[in-house]
Amino acid sequence: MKEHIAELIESALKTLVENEVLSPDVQPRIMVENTRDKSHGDFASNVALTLAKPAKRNPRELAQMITEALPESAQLDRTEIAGPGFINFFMNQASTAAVVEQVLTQGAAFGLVEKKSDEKVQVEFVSANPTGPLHVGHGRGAAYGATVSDLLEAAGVNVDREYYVNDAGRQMNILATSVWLRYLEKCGQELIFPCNGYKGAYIHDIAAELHAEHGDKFNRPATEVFADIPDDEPFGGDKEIHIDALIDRANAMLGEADYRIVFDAGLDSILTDIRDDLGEFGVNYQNWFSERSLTSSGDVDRAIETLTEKGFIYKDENDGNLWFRSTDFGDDKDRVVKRANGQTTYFASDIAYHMNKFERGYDKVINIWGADHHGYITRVKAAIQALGYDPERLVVRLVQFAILYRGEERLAMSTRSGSFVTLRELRDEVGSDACRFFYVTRKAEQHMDFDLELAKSESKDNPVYYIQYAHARVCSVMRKLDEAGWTWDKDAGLANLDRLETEHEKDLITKLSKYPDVLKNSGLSHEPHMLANYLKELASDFHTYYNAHKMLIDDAELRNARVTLSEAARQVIANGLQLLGVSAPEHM
RNA sequence: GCGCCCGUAGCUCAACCGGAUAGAGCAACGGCCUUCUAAGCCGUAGGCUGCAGGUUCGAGUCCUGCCGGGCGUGCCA
Repeated sequence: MKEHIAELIESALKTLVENEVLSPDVQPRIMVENTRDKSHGDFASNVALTLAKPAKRNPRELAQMITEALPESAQLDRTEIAGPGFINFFMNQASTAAVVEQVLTQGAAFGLVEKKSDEKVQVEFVSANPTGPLHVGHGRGAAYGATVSDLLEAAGVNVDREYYVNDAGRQMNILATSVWLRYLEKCGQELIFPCNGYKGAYIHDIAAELHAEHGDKFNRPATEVFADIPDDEPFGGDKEIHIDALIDRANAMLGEADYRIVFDAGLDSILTDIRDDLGEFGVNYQNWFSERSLTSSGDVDRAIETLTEKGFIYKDENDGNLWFRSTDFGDDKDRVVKRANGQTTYFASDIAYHMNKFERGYDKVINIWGADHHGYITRVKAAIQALGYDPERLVVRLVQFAILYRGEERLAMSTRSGSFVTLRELRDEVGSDACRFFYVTRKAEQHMDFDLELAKSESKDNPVYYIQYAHARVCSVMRKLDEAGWTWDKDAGLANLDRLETEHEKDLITKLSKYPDVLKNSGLSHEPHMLANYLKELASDFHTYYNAHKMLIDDAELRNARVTLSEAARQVIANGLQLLGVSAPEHM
């Protein structure tokens, strides 16, 4: 519809150019906007304001000339000039009402872009270290990433969702060692658990499973395990040195193969848990990409070689490290990619990972990161550019943390201490639907306070129920219709849409007509909260309408028209909720 | 110190590419169930958009400088 009006204006401007009112070299960007106030019509354009200066005319006068030059349109009722020179467009009722038929004909597909683009986009999100269950901070990234992916798909883009599994590195070794120590306890050993180890209850569970499966196979005397290990922090030592020594000891005493078994027991168990957790949250992936595979496939070495060939890698003779010259691309300092001892850094893996993404043929790669990663953007983009790819093809969206409160008390979240609130606990408390919705109601870059007490005590007031209730109400009307011995005659309803003359009905229809536009903007700008807010407004319009007018009335024409409109509203609510990963119940 | 994000009603947040009188929900107050689900509706009240300048027909939105908050500034992952 906006396009239609833009065409009308364009044609009018052409006429003005022919009449030499406007100079042909003025190339205006024609903007058609939704009006905020319905007294301003359905759509408005500010062309006259923007053209006033180059045309050397006063805006209202110009607006007058433009409206006079507008071609006839079957869909327009009238235009008005208002304020400083806005042109307001009023649609006629028949053309707005046509959206109702469109909704019912297209059903679940209403609002979706029918033509698939050739563009291939990858969205990578969550990617939390598999060292423990997901906590509430990850939940926001999960809900946001999943919804952005679904919205892009709705906009006709081919989307792959990916989870980057950090299954290499020191943290994973700390996890493996933590599992082993708990396992030793299961074997009856007594030991003092390192303060830097993972202390969550899930480590005990993994250790118990390991023991159930392998018996005492990995058992070693605790005295030998801790022999000559430097003191832990509570005993005056350094906790990092202490845990590293224990990792080395675990490797040495178990041998590579058995250490791997313990390591994988932890990794597999946690990864399975994360996968299940996300699955129950309605978040699914096409790929789970292993960091370790980048090393075994040689991609890490190949990435470093490529950068070396291009001259962006140098060796510091003092420390013996290989450095990537990221300062050439605006970074604050150069970054180490390979240590003197031959170990590659996490950053090296990340370079290889992004190289790998582009080699897989993605036109655009969207990374959804926690806000704590923002310092990382520059160096990753630097690496992409150095590899010869356009850094614009990487889009990073930062998601601010959800800060958890229990009443006034701010909850600390630490995976290591095991005192965090998990996503699963949160879902159990407030439900997946409410979580999914709540997480995307705010802009991603906006800080979010999540008060558990409030979420629990006022769960009935959660906006998600408000929207679901509107959906359930329509379903209820349909049931009552049936009980009253009537049937819904859709064709009669569509034929009598002109009977819907009240303001409430017109407002509702207008709201429905905005849905495709909202969907498109929401998806392309990666801002799902726009859709969430729209659904709240749509539900509100419906509730208002429902309370003001009875649908199940004797007048068959009006009854069918109203039920038809309600069905269209239900359909759009269902479509929107579907995209947000929220259910649309028929009963509440 | 430097970099990024944020600052809007008592609280939590909106405001589409700079548009017209800055909007919702919660909390507060007052109404509406004999009637399709009251998890709802209607109404009242609540604002110097952190402060000060600038850009222009027009600024919550863009620019500069302050103030306040968050995060980052590892050869960690």
